[in-house]
Amino acid sequence: MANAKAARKERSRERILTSAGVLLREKGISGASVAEVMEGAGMTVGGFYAHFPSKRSLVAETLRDTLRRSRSLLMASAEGKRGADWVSAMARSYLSPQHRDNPRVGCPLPSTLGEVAREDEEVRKALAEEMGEAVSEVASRLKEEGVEDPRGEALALFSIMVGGLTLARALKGSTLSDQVLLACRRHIERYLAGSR
Amino acid sequence: MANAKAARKERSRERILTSAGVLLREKGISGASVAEVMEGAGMTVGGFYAHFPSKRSLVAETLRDTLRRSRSLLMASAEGKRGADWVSAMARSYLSPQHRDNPRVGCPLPSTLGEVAREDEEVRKALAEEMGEAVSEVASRLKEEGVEDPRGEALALFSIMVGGLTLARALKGSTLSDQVLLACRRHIERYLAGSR
DNA sequence: TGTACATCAGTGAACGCGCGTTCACTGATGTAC
DNA sequence: TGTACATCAGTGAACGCGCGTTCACTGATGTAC
Repeated sequence: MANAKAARKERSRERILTSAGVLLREKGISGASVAEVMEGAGMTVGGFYAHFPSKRSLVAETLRDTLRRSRSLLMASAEGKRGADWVSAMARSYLSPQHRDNPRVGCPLPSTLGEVAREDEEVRKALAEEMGEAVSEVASRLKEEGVEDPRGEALALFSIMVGGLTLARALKGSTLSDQVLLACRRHIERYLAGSR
Repeated sequence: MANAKAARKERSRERILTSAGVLLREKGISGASVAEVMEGAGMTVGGFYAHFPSKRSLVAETLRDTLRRSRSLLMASAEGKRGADWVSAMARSYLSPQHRDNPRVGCPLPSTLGEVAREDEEVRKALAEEMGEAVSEVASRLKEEGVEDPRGEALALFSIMVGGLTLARALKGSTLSDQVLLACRRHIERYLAGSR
């Protein structure tokens, strides 16, 4: 088969992306080195450049990949619900202590967003596009509730979610950490109750 | 005078903190190197360790210093106002395009919060303490409005502000950037209107 | 089917570079008599 | 008041280290006849 070699390569590429996804969320962009990513994928450094032209390119693709995956996990957590109930379940899941305590399987933004602002267009474009998708998803549920400017409110909700989780992680060890998560969940709950 | 030497040293220390404050907000924790900080203070690398035992210690102190300074600038922007008006003016100032476009003179959190979560106790303690102060400041204004759980709501407001500004910076170049700022300002406005 | 050659994913050592930190030193300031 | 000595902020070169990237090579897979 002419495909065996290509399929093998494709599997290697996926192992690299998976490893990068974990390290990016655990250590941020500057903390996830190419060598460690490759080690996590069961390979040595040099092989990296058969798959990606540069670290920057890996970061862009990994950001895209982890955003998509964590988005669909988040959607799954609100499955079966509609309108405000859906939004509420989704936000509760995002702002949970489990999400705070397990960065490696969650949303990549709390770990990387500050650094993304300093990255070049390739990386920032990946964020903007995936963010657009997520906003549409939430806005459509807010529209069901007859919210005015659903896209705007979706953006505000993402800001609370990302800001709250990032703060909660940075405040781990302080009593403020749990309080931030709870406060953000309640704030969203009250907002949704008011829009019904 | 026995003080001349000590006063000179104190002035050097302040130049280091000022330089570190700019670089930390511009390039994040890992991007602000000791050598560049010292260059910005008009000195050479080696002299650093007469003022701070380690970079980690500089980061903790700089975070504390910039949080205090940007907090008092933020308070100044709402001077003369009371209750919800004060909170509204403060949030509008934080979520302004000017603040988004001038990281070096603003709040250090959008640039560093993701990294702070990975720093040791010294740094995280500085954040927790200064955060506690800021929360009290905002909570007292919300209390004037008869808001229930003013500290919780203050934490939620900070989450929106930090999350929104960090997103807006990472999305610079996309139409979403301005939209995030506007959406967060409106969300807070509506929230405050509802609490009156 | 078997053999000779081509391809290319992945290895592992090396590249130049910037990092945080150390250290022998200098020279202005301060102290003791 | 003047002189000899002590202090110590700041210099600048060097340390070991990890970074992203390059490159000559290897060996399994695929192609041609």
